[in-house]
Amino acid sequence: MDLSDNTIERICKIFGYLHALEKKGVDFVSSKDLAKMVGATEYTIRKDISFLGGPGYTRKGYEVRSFKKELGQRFQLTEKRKACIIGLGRLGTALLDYENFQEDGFEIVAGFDCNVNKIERIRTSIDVFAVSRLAEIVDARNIELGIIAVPAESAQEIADQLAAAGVKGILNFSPVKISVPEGIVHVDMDFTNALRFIAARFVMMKK
Amino acid sequence: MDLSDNTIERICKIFGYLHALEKKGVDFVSSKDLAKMVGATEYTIRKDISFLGGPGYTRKGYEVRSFKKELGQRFQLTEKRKACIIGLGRLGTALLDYENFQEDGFEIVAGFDCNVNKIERIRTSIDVFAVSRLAEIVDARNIELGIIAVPAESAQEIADQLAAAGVKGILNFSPVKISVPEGIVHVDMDFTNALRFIAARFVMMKK
DNA sequence: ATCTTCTAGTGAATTAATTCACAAATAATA
DNA sequence: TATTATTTGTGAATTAATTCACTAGAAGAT
Repeated sequence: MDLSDNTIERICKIFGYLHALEKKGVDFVSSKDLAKMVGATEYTIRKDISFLGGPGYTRKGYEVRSFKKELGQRFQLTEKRKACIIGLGRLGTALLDYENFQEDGFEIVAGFDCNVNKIERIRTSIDVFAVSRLAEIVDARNIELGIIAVPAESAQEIADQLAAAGVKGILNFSPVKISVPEGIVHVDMDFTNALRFIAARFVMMKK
Repeated sequence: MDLSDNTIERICKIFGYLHALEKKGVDFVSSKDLAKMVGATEYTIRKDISFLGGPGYTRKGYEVRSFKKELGQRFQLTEKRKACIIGLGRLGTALLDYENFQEDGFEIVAGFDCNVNKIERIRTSIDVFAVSRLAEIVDARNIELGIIAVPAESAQEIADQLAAAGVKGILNFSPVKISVPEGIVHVDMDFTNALRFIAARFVMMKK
């Protein structure tokens, strides 16, 4: 069965909520509650879950712990995945220490920047390197994910280097769309575009 | 005519590309080119544009300058929109100085944090205030957009305050989904979830 | 013990989104 | 000038996604 991107995204969100609910000590959650948290209808949530053959209990909902465990196994979200950040400007260094990555399933194991002087000044517990060593370190440390935080003009070049180095996924924070070879998953997170979307959306609402 | 969120999002991306193309001095762009840049098919792009009644030229495509201008007017993306950032930790301060916001249509006119000592230490050209002054400043400066960069536990509270203060849109960088009153547009940007999506997506691909 | 209420699961219906197919127009070419 | 190639615009067809409508089962209430 082939899940759509929308379904995968919702399931990832669900996983996040299950994680939070587990910490709060909640035992069961209904499709209605999940729907509210994910921003979808209960029908859609149940359909999504049905693709996975998830076990729900009549009049109780889904058991938080076992459901989370199952999702984790299915999508391999339990084992920590290693990531690196390229570009150690304001945003890049903020991401280096972004606790939420560590908190759930991801580990930043290296940072890169092309400015060698900058590398020596950065104060962080994470190892930082010159970009020239990207391929070497990605290989040595089994890094699966690359997070791009360089300026627009070098984003594509870094994406190419990451692809060549063998990462499986790229999260791109630069404000240009990057293209990657088939087989590598990537997501563009364009802040400015998000603001534009919000602005356009509320202009549309008035009409 | 009611545009779907997908259409609005693609159009916002198109606007961004038109902006870049204009700066490069390109005169015309085809639906095929736009499709590649946006990550959609040329059919979808033309359909999107057809909702706007955009004027395309046979065998040339769309005229970059006039098309951008029209989109800008339609969605009011030309006038600078004022935004503020709440939460001046690593991410928040990085966003304060994120040039790309200023670069195209958005202006960060205030920062807020609840830690008053921190406020005094921050070095930036943008005015920073205690969160207690949020409503006052939003009103005084005509701020339309709020960017949430506080930790998960206070995100909803800040969202409520922003809504009460009268912002029209919220961009939420905290890793929880916030809920806002009807009539306010909001987008959640959850970094961890983006990484999860990438991870889940490439697990799915193998099958 | 029985009834009511709630919730999952799912095939069918509906709605939405995308893609196709092709006419019309026009630049480029021969 | 005639021909060819390219590109928009759009109704129709297709495909995808969501919602509905209903069954079954179990918890809780009476």
